[in-house]
Amino acid sequence: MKQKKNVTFNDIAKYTNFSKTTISRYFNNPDSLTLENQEIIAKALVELGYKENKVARILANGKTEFIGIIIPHLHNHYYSEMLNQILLTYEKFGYKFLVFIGNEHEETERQYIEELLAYKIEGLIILSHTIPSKELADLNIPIVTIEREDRYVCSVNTDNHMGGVQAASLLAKHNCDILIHINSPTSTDVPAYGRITGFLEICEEKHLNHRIIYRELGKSYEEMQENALDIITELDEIYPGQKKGLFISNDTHANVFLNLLMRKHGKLPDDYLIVGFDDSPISREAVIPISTIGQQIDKIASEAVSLLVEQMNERKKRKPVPLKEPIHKVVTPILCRRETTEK
Amino acid sequence: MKQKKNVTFNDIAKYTNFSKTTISRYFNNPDSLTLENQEIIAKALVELGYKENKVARILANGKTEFIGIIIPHLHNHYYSEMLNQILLTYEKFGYKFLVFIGNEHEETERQYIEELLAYKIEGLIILSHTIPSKELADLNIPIVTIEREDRYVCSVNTDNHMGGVQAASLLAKHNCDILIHINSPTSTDVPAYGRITGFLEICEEKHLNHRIIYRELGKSYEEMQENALDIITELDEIYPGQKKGLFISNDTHANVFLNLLMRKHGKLPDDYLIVGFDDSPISREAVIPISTIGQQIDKIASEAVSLLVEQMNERKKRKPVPLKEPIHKVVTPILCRRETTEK
DNA sequence: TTGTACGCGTTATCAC
DNA sequence: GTGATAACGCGTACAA
Repeated sequence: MKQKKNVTFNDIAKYTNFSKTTISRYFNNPDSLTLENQEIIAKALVELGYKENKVARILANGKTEFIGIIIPHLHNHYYSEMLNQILLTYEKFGYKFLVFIGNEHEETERQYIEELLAYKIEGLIILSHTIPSKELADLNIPIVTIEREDRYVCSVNTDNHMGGVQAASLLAKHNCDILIHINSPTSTDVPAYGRITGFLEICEEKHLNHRIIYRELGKSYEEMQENALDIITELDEIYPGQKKGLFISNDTHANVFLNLLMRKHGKLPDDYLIVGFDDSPISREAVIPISTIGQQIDKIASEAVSLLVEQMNERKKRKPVPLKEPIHKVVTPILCRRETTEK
Repeated sequence: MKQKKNVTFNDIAKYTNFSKTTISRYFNNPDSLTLENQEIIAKALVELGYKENKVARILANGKTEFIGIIIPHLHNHYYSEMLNQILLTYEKFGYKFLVFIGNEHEETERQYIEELLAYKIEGLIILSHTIPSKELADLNIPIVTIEREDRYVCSVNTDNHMGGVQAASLLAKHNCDILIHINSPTSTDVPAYGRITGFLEICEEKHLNHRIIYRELGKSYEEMQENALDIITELDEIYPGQKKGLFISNDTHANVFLNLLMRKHGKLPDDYLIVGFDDSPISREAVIPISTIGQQIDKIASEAVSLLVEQMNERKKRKPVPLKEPIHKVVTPILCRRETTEK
């Protein structure tokens, strides 16, 4: 299995006439050695071609420096960029990431968590929605969730309510005759529900004519197009000539609506304003750049890992004080005004 | 660190009056135990709440079941989907993945590889372009690269040459007056160079009027737009009224050109045909669905992991036979005809 | 400042 | 079919 036996502390110890302990100290507490001895060992290391073995170290001290991640998939920008930003925190904290794609399959995800626990991960980041937070909390290891039901565990989320407020306010400022929020049916316990409450808050506060269309647009692009076309046809019928402010739950969907309108009219008609959500690349790359509520994915990711690291550090103390209440952090979204509202 | 001491084979052994060895066998070779004894142990496991510890197992048998991945980033669909597909192979092979984002920073990536080696990964998948394949080969562990310079290591790549052929052929079939390939300056030793040779092959074979524009379009979307606009202006000037077949190096760039033309003419003018590369979501989601050369990311990913698994398995044999020559696999791209050529 | 001896939790090699 | 015992490579009291 191994072609040539690995060089171990023992070999180095014999070679340098020190003890294994001293070699160990060279790595973990070098200041406790004299400078000369440090140099002797350093030289021996290269001469023998030593390669560290962190597996052995883990077994001895229990610190794997592993964080597990369960993420539904990487098909959209939100998840892939989130994973990207999480992985980048290695530079800051040094934790390695074991990543599993859950596909929102509950039983599978449970197995993945079992596997992660077998590898003695020190913490867990959950982005999938399947397993209830109560069950996650019972795992009894540091956990942070991102943008999902989070009652019993720590979490970092976008301030979705604020996002809804920003979107509605922007449309209101442009004197839309009617504000329309298009979203799939959303459970009240996921953070994204805040987009709806935020939207409603502004509409009611300012006594604006408004409406929410709950509809599952579908998974394939073709489905989305069909459903979006239905909605547009409906809106054109009900609100002819009125200025319609569309707040759409994500940029991909917003782009579908935009394209439909563009192909119908050769341009974005004056009676349509569009605001998306996420600030994903498509909002920038659309024929007409789409105004959107930008999620600060980098901040969310680094906050999530920080929050996790704090909990993991707490556990390493002699007298760990577990959190009384889960901590929920919130990251403010950023309004991006682009051409679909500022023509 | 651990709140309550973990249950170990020792505990189970005492509890059941078997030896550690037997407990171990229960997991690794259950058939060697009598059925009753299997049940006794199974019962003890749940009663004591045993959780397996793979770290200890690794130290004992050397098999980490870890595969390391160095990927430049996850900002575009190609990389994120490739990672997605690679991670999904866990279901088939059971290997866990340690993922590092390299950002094409050579020194950093070397450090990441060191770290991965310290965790005794059994194999390595490289998608970044920085470290020469010669150096990777010297690491002396199973390696597979994807879509990069691969002279001294195993690899899986798209058949880029075929892709170039497909694109040029499609444009030729539509009787374009001139075929234009737009690409950034490309080194001859990366697989993507094949797109150029494929394009040229068809053009020369069929004596087609053609041209290659090597230009770095830039990193930001704004830059891309400016540079693309320059190119379009130039093309309009040089080839007015002629039917121009554009083969553009990737879908994101193709979409930039498309949008520019759409906004100028309200539609895609009849004298422009466009073919992109990748079949990334943007090609589908564009105002006008873009014809493209589709990379079979799922196949590439699974081929890559298979190829790696074969090498890793070979190493576990008593008499491993190392590969004489690196194996290079190639996956055929798929032509997607959409509206930018089939109007 | 350095060394001794043992533990971490599992697997491998012999025995029986 | 089952059991002792020695690895695996490193960390850490405790001692010197």
